[in-house]
Amino acid sequence: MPDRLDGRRIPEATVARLPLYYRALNETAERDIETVSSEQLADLAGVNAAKVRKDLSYLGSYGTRGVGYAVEFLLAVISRELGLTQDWPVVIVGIGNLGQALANYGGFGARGFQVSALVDADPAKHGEKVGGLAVDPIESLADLVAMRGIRIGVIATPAAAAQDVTDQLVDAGISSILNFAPAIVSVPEGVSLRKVDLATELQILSYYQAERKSRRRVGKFTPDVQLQATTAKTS
Amino acid sequence: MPDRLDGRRIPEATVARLPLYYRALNETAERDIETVSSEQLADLAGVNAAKVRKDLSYLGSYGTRGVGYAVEFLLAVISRELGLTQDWPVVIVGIGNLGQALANYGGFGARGFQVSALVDADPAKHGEKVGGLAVDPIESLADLVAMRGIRIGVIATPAAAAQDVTDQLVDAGISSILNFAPAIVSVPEGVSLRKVDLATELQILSYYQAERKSRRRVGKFTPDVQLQATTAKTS
DNA sequence: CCGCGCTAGTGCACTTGTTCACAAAGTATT
DNA sequence: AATACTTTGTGAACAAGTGCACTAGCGCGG
Repeated sequence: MPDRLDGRRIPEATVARLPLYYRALNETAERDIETVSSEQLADLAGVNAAKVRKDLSYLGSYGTRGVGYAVEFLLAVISRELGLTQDWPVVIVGIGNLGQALANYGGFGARGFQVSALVDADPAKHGEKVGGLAVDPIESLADLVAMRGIRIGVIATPAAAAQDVTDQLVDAGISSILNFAPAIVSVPEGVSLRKVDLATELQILSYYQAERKSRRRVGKFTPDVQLQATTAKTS
Repeated sequence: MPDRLDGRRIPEATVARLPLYYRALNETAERDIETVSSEQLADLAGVNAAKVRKDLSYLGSYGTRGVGYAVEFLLAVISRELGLTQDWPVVIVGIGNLGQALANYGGFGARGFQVSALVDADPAKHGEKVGGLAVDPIESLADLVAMRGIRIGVIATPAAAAQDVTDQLVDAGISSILNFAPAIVSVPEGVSLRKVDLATELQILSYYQAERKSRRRVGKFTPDVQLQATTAKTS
């Protein structure tokens, strides 16, 4: 008779931090350390101790008061929770600069993921080997996904192609997508989507950078005359 | 007599969405569309209309009821807010796979940023040209940053080097850092830090992917014997 | 000039996330 | 066995973010 059968819906914010703990714990394990306190873990993960404890408490009561958490045990718990006990095959779509870098990126396979297919729309690239794997035409996406049991797709195409590629991935049966293209794509219910966007990140940094220096507000903003002019209706 | 002189602290969540609006507006402007409603903008940016309106209201009252927002005008407001009216020179540290991809990445300069320096610790890479720019030794970081007025640093090194590089960037006078290395780095007060982490993103996807299939809770977790065994240190 | 239709702006209730602070529960020590 | 010390787990206060639903304001057609 388990307590709280599955009344454990882990908050999104917590899920997003589990990988941090996972990594921190791995590093700790490599140093042959047996137990960590929430405070140590917090330091390693760059958060605060209360948050660590609350986050971990969603997974269950796996700590020992007065001692801390058993590193290996907690690793097992978290990797189970994150679904890292299995290896996830991944397809990368768009083998340009970024796609190639991702395909060659070591840390990819290192943590339970494995680049299992590369596809690109450009026929010139087909057959080319990148990171030991041949580039296939995008038309074969569905077959590759089905045959290799791929569930996760990474989009590294130009922005213009992103939505189209997304649709193809979804049609092919992919249900988790990581989008590197600087474009908003939409997916049907039941498909997870996360995005990584360089330009966005830089612009956010730019905001705070600009804020630090002269951000003197003097009431309403009146745009440059130049820009004001453009506002005039053209039709 | 301006109302709310600078009582406008823009919420973080809003700042993070401004780049989305900015991009959506740019696309809209390219199609020679003069005005957008919050609803249209919401669709383009992948959020909901109420959020758009609330977000934009932090910038001021720049919409027209019954009509919408003037695209060019709003673009000017947002780009001012994001500090995109100037060009930000950027240094990339670590010219491996990812660093090279970033250096060659077009969309970089496209939106107000400009790769102005590349540095790497490996002497073999020094002098090599990547994306039309020579790779310099990391020792010259401070000089480059000072001479080229660089404020933003991008870390594309292996995890092990990340903290060290971060410290050097900070010492060199950088106050905004975008970290691609899979490591937690800490920065002093007054320095902005954002991170982009492939492994983390994939693991989050993995969680939800695993959740969709068999996530049957049956009480407390007892780790696999195998894993339990692995607990023995590998040295 | 009036009224209709449309859309921005916003107060408010609600949800989610964070942090504090303390009781509970363990270890270590004498 | 009792006391001191450490550290988890969590209730509760607080903060941030979201979304509804309504009001205010603008443009346009008659």
